[in-house]
Amino acid sequence: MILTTKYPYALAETLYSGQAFRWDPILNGEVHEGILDGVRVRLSQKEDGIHCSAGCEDSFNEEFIKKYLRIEDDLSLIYSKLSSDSYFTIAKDFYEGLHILKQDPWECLVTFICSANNNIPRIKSLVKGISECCGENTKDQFGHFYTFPEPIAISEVGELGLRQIGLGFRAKYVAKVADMVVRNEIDLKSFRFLEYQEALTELLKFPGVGDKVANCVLLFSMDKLQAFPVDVWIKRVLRENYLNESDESIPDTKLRDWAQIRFGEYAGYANQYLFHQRRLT
DNA sequence: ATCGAACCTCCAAT
DNA sequence: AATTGGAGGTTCG
Repeated sequence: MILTTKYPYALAETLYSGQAFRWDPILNGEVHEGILDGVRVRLSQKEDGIHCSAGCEDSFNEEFIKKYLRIEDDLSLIYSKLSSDSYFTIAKDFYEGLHILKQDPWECLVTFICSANNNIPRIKSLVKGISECCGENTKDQFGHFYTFPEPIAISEVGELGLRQIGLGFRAKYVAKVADMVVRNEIDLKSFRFLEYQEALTELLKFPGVGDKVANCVLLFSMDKLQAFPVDVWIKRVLRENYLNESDESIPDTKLRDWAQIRFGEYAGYANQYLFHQRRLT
């Protein structure tokens, strides 16, 4: 199956820009393999579009992958709305076609709780560990792989099990969050339908979820393109390009407010480009 | 309200 | 070879 794109799509940049952590290059890096909705998917970018194949063809759905890749986001509109910002424009020229992904909220939530005080290789290894420990061992035409576990499976493994995997102090957060979802104390699936501020408030009720992680989940899995995660890299960007050197001590939430006013409804896209640009230089 | 320290673990840099 | 510091943050005092 070949996906044609109306706008430029920087596939590798998008998959490895630190928003998703279960993609790996295979076959000399020409092909990217990941697991979506319990199905192993292989993607590669060619002249005529993005080639997709699945380990299990009958459970494979073109619409699903288009949604995941947000292939229909109107990049010209987004770029034009952000074009007055010269730093964004520089980043855009470097990474034209970089997209935000639309991931599964549950997986995204767990992943970004794991991201706290961690680097990317470690986040990847933790997500892999969680999948191998609690996920379903599944077989397809390419061989065996593990799905990302449902809340109940993580809940059963518990804090101690998660510590064994190496989650450290994050183990109790992930275990508690899994419990809360299993007990239906919080209906994560419904957050997508809430307004940004309301969904943010709800996400902050989870232990291990602060403003940064919540904004990542909102941006990368709940269609809230105005979400603006403030992490160390974005702080560097803001400090170096927009603020006075002296304003070291502005709280993260204030920085977020400021950025959301400046960049508007597509602040999250601005965030991703600025983040990517700063991280790779 | 606001601010610093502590937190698990793994590595890379002394 | 052992020790320290830091990594896409959050919580607790």
